Amino acid sequence: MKEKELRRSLAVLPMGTVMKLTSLTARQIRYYEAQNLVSPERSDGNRRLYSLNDVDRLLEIKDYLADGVNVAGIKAIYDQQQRAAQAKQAAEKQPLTDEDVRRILQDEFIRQSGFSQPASGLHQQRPL
DNA sequence: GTTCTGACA
DNA sequence: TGTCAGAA
Repeated sequence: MKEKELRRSLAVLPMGTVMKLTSLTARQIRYYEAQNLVSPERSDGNRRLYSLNDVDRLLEIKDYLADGVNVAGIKAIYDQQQRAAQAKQAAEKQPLTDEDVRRILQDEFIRQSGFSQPASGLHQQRPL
């Protein structure tokens, strides 16, 4: 079903629509973009155009925020998901054992399970 | 009428 | 984050 994925990636939704779909303010949506959490396309007159995937992403971000994950944490999660995806691709091409892949994915899981909002001044940092 | 960027009582 | 200004 690559056809469907292609449609979900088509950027055709203007700000107003995304605002209604996500219940987020334009301010927030633009802020998340500034934090590289979403990458809408641009078109006529420099207007942002979002795809269905972008909307899902925004909804996901909203959920993470509601669960107490801060923007930095979400950014880290997506960064690591990207790294994990790359590692997975590399594993499919090169002679990596199932054991290696398992180790990598589990490592990502462990890292992601520790990002919550610093409620009492206890910030979380971890070198990538 | 809608969206964009930059700025801040 | 909200919101206002000035431009597109």
